[in-house]
Amino acid sequence: MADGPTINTIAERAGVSIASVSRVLNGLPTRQETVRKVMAAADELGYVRNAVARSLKSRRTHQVAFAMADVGNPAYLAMLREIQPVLKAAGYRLVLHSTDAVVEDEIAVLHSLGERYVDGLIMVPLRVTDAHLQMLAAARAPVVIIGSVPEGTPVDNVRADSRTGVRLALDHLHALGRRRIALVNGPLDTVPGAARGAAYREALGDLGLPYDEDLVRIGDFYRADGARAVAGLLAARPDIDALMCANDLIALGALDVLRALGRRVPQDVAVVGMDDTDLAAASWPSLTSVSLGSAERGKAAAELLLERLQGGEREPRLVTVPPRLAVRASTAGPAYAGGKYADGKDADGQEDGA
Amino acid sequence: MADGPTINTIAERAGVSIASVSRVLNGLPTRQETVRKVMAAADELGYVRNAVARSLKSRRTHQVAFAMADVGNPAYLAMLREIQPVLKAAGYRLVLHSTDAVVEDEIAVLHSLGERYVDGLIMVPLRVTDAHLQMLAAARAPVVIIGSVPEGTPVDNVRADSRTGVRLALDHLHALGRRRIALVNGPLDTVPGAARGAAYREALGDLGLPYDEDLVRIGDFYRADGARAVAGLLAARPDIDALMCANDLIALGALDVLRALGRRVPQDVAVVGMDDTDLAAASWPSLTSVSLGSAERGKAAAELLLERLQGGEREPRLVTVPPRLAVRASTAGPAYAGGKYADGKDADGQEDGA
DNA sequence: CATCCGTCTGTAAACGTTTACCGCGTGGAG
DNA sequence: CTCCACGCGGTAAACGTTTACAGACGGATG
Repeated sequence: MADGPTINTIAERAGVSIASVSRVLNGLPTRQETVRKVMAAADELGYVRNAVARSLKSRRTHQVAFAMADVGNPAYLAMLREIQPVLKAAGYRLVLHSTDAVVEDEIAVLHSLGERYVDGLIMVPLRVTDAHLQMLAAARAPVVIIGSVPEGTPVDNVRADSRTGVRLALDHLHALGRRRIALVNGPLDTVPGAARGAAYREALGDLGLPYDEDLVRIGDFYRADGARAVAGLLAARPDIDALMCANDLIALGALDVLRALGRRVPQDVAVVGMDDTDLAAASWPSLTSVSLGSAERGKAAAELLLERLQGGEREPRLVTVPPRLAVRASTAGPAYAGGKYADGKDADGQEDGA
Repeated sequence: MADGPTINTIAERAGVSIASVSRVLNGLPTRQETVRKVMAAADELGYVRNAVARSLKSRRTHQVAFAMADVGNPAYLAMLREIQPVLKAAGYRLVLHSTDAVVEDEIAVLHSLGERYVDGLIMVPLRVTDAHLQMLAAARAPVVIIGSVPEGTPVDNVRADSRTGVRLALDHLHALGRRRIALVNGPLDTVPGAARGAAYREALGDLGLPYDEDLVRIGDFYRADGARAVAGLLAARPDIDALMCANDLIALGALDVLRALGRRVPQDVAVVGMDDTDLAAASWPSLTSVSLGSAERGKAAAELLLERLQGGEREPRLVTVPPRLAVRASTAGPAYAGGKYADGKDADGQEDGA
């Protein structure tokens, strides 16, 4: 790992100046003979351009950061999956930041923009605090926020619309003839929990159905919580005929309990999840789920950022991604709707010892 | 976004030289008075150190790259989940490369090490070609390969052991009294496919069971392929009492078909998957699966790389991660074994518009 | 009072590029 | 034959740090 060749080494060997070497390597107009000599020297030496020096001079790193709470979370993953190819195609590298759901870490990421190791940032904040807004206003590089940001904040913004999402689900259930639709929600002090609770109430109203507090249960956003909540719900109100769950894990918990109690899905109780993760298609019965368009939001965010990186100044933009209902067996019968991992490789795909 | 302050700005304002500023910022011994002045100036100016310039001089970027075929693949994701925190704790940023299963892209990543935008690389190659070995021998930064690399290659190496994994599964099935155990494999020209096929045959031998070609089916590594293969298998050999599937998706396909045919799982047919992805716990019945330790491999790789980055030269090391059998309902009865996403947040967890 | 030592700080070079500027040589026009 | 224009290529500065080196200063020591 001795020191590699630099343009100086090449210049010496080719008998030209470093300026010429640089020009040749950058494809600037140069005499054929010089080009030949430089190229030959570069090849022989196995020269590779030093990206750091280049970045220092050009003030561009060709790197973009993506910051979210948790790499393991399917929703973020779906975004990442779309963001990555868009950036790659444009010649940008992706730097991943996982903030582990710590707000200070988010602020730290925003702060680190000043270090100029990236040209831009896509961030999915947990919550947008005053500290966020302050840092965003002073940001030293373009930022795209996936989530909601107050009007006037000088960043591009990509939003989901869970209100419409909940409405899609309830309309669907209503159309199937369900009238006693319960909500299994997550904590109300989270942004998604609050939004979904409100949307549920509103959509019921629009459908002419009464809002009944007994039909709403709050737990955490996990499978066991869903199971617990639904068990309680069914004990109290055995007559419910549909469950709207605030995410897919809760819905899986619901399926567990329904199965244990011998309630048929969807005949006796229809179940709808939310987020449309891979788990929804994998479960049995496969789970009808509201997609909030994580993938689309990721893609939109990446495109907005690129635009700003390449195009320069423009007004901050707001993009809202519409939700979509993925109808599967848990509401609409027993048909298997197909997998989702289908992208051409072993779900393992690594080399393998021994 | 005007040009931010540099150490020159600070030096001027504090009335000292840039050398002093640098020393203060790096915590080198300095007179209290100077420290005070510099700190004050830095604070007032909102100074943030330029990471690029720093890297150029120090020849360290504090970035590490992780390259694999596909961000969406659960196995790679499991690695990423472990790699990220290890690097973060050590002060390294993570640059993500997805090669989309194109070998040329892998070579390109190896080549780009010469650009020195990262201090090291963790790579999961699809296949190790001569080109790989050549680039690895000439690599300008430490590399850890997850997969198998010929002895003598000057890189650290982390391996799975699917042979033992298959054996664990077959032992388990055998102990449960199963004797007609079929294999639903992926293509034999893939590394995992070949390894698993051979391991199956060997393990059968050791158990004193005959190897029967009729009991082996080859398809692709997806759910639909699994379903197709198992349908054929059951038509030809209705007497089989266990299915060893080469990954979880295939196993899900198997479950689909068994359910459709009215075969009970596990009473009539026991099913084992491989990779132990989140889908295994989510399916119904939950799926017994062989974990090849993706998470552990990721962690080990990250630790090996850090060691080399911080410690310096040493002999290349080989770490083999033992497989583990996650026993669930598809072989051992109907109990629900609990979810896997349990890490404290909504499986969605984003802000939300409207 | 001269000397020495130690602490602190400033000057300048270096990391590897890109690029503004200038000078040289050639060829064509007058 | 002279002059000019123009195409190339070289010199040097710049990007923002870190750091080797040496100088300045103050206090202690002989």
